[in-house]
Amino acid sequence: MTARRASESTVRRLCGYLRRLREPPAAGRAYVSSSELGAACGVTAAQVRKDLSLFGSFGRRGSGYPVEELRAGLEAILGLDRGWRVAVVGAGKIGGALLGYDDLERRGFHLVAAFDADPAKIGTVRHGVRVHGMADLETVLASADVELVILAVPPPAAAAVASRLAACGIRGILNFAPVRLDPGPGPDIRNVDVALELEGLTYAVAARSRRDGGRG
Amino acid sequence: MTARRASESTVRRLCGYLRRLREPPAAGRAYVSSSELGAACGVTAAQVRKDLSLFGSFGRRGSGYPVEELRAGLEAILGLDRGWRVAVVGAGKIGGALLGYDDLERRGFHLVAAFDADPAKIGTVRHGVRVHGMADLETVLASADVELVILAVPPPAAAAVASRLAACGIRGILNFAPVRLDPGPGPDIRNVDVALELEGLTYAVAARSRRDGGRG
DNA sequence: AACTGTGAAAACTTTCACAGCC
DNA sequence: GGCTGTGAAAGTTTTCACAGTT
Repeated sequence: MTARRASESTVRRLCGYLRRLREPPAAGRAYVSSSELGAACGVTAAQVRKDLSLFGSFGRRGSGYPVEELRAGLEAILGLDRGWRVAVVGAGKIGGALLGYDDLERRGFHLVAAFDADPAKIGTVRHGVRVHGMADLETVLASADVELVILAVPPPAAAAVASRLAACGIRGILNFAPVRLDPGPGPDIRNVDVALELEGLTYAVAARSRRDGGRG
Repeated sequence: MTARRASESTVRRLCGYLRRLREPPAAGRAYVSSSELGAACGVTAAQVRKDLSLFGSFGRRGSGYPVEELRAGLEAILGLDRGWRVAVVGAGKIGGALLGYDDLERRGFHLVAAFDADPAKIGTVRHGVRVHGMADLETVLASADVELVILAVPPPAAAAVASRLAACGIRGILNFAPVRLDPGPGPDIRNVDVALELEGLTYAVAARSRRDGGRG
């Protein structure tokens, strides 16, 4: 595999292409063109070709990209040719909701353990996943062979938990706490901040109102 | 206000600056420098100055940016100098969790109504918010003066609900369904896809393993 | 004829470096 | 001396346009 480094936006788009290839109407067809795939993802055909060409030549001139082959190629590039074992740390509102969120399982992310500081939750089972105490974090993560963690603890606790996760070799953290984490060179980190996304919307709405004059 | 158009990444950073200005240690101090603010947000000082200069001159040469003034300026730019009335459509796992998620209220987003298709949920009250049936969507949104919607319905229903929201004048939609929405020129749309974020992590992890040779 | 792969051009974003001000 | 505001430079991403392949 010709693995060059792809920018974050390229990776996002690759994930989008893969999703379209996995479901109808692309799935089941033999070939798909860059313009079809682009239209389905809201991206130009040239962008699709450039993105894919970063990793090699997947297409056939004249016919397009063979769907199955491209799907398999993207899965290998993105590391999605296998399942991933995931733990949820912090089984409150958001963490608890994700435990029962089918879409994760469907897309290859197996939730195998949960953790919470609240004694009332420890030992309970939520959607088939056992909730452990924070004291058992390192041992359970190791014995369950967890690679990725969804971090959904309260903001003040996030940094400390993140460094414990870094110390025990977790490869990636998806952080829902609205704080900036930086536990060094170990795990990759991505942040999801719902309020921040809403703020992006309010900017757009406010800017539009200003443009339209007064209150649109 | 000198309202030029800012790119999406600029807006994200502006939201980050504002968050730092609202909480200690910046809050309470008289001035903050671009390098301090940048360090707190993981951004260079030059980037901070460029971002802010897009909207005017907030700083004082020699001393930095007056915290209160800059905070007020950013709030006006981002449309965060007032509260926003938000509804949650789809009170399942994710939608239900967001109803009880304090961070939204704390950052000025007032959850004033919820909607669900499940008759068992209609009429119930979750975290102080009444759940309405989908039939009442337009009337309740209008009477509750809702401007933004968090859309958390199952993927097959998302597109249809989004066009109803567009038709009744909703200004912004935060979509949690893993599908691409395009309800035309009405509302601004942003997407949050938890599995997609995890996929971004698996790419980074897989790429690192490849670089390190075999399995890191 | 249809469509990819890719250099070159254009557009955009970030960093640099320094004049200007407090 | 310290720090902003900003043009110019460097770097990055996207689009264009077309040669090359089936």
